[in-house]
Amino acid sequence: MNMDHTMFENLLAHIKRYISLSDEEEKKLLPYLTYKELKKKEHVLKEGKVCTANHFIIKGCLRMYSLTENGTEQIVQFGIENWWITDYMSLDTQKPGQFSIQAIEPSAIVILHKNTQDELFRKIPKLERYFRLVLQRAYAASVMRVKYIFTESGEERFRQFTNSFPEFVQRVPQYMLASYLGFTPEFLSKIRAKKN
Amino acid sequence: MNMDHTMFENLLAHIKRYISLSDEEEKKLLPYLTYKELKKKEHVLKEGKVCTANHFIIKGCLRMYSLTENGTEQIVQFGIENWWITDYMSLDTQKPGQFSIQAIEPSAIVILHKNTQDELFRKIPKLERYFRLVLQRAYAASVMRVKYIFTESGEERFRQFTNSFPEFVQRVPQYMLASYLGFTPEFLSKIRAKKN
DNA sequence: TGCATTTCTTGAACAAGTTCAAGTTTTTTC
DNA sequence: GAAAAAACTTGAACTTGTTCAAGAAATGCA
Repeated sequence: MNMDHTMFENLLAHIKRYISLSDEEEKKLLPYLTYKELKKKEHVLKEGKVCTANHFIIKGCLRMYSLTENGTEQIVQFGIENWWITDYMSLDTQKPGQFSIQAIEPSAIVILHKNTQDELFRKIPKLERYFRLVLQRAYAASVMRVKYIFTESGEERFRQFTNSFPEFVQRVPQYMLASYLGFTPEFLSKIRAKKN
Repeated sequence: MNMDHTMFENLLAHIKRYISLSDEEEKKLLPYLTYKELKKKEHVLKEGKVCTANHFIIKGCLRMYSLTENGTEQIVQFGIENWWITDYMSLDTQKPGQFSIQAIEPSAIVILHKNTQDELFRKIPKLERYFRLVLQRAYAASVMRVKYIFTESGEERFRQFTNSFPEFVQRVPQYMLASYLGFTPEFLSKIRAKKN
């Protein structure tokens, strides 16, 4: 059993920012994790399927999106390195979901399968705490997001997003950024043309 | 020590929907809970203050809102019986927050203070799991909400909300409902006038 | 019960953002 | 390296929702 676990280092480091993890616990955890590399555009989850796992991004960038009635794609979430991305509605209900999760660039993820998650959490109860804290932050950010959507113009939100997450603006196609911010690519072009 | 704990029954029942709780654990939990009745319009939290607790609604209806630059109120969340309502951004960062939490009608809540929460969770680790599951659902619903905000018209969102939560529509002033749905009371009046 | 306050409604003028269409630029593919 | 595909830009016409203002209706309070 000579296994290289360097691919899990980022996840372990992330976990240790929230909880302490002994060597023993680390050893127990690793067999529950699966490493997977993704090609650009490869789907981790397709709309209409049941989401069966949590995904931690080791490298690259993913998006969670759904198809709208008029045939466009609505992106609700991006994920980059050291972030989790999961359709929690489908994961929770174990019903077919409304979202797809796709790699925007060549990526690598660590997968934690739902069907073994409870067993793992019984062995390492502290992970319940880790995920509680992660979800608490995600939820808090999501509520802030709703506030900004309602109270600030598209342009203001674009400017703020650019200031807060400059790495995204380089890395993600503009039309995807527009989708994530809730407006059309044409409008984003107009906003950007105003920059002078 | 002859204390009546019937005011906590709803919370205990809610917890037991997610985790099992022994009599022993119940006894350990109760001293960490505070019951509080609220007058209509009474604030639990004011914008600019640090949120120091989680709030479980036993009776009544609360709203979480912030003041906008132009002096209006933006409601991001309602809470009714058996729901938690908390400014998780401020609770997490322990910094002054952007939200106020206020009772819309005479209400009653159970308070779980942050400064004793970790001690409680060490005594009853299962509560980490309870809160993880609660937050997971809240976050999943919030992501769905963002999707609907972006992909459906204000009118569509109003009609869906009315169908999903008819009790709210009776109970909450129309202008608050409009705020929560992200449009003006004038527009809501126009939508409703179309109902024939 | 009467007055004050709050909530709801209405209509016209306005604006942020969309739709449609097409041209330009960049990236990808072979 | 050329062609195809994808992404970006632009402008005009359009639409969903806002602002402003004021009146009507409902609720709260003494």
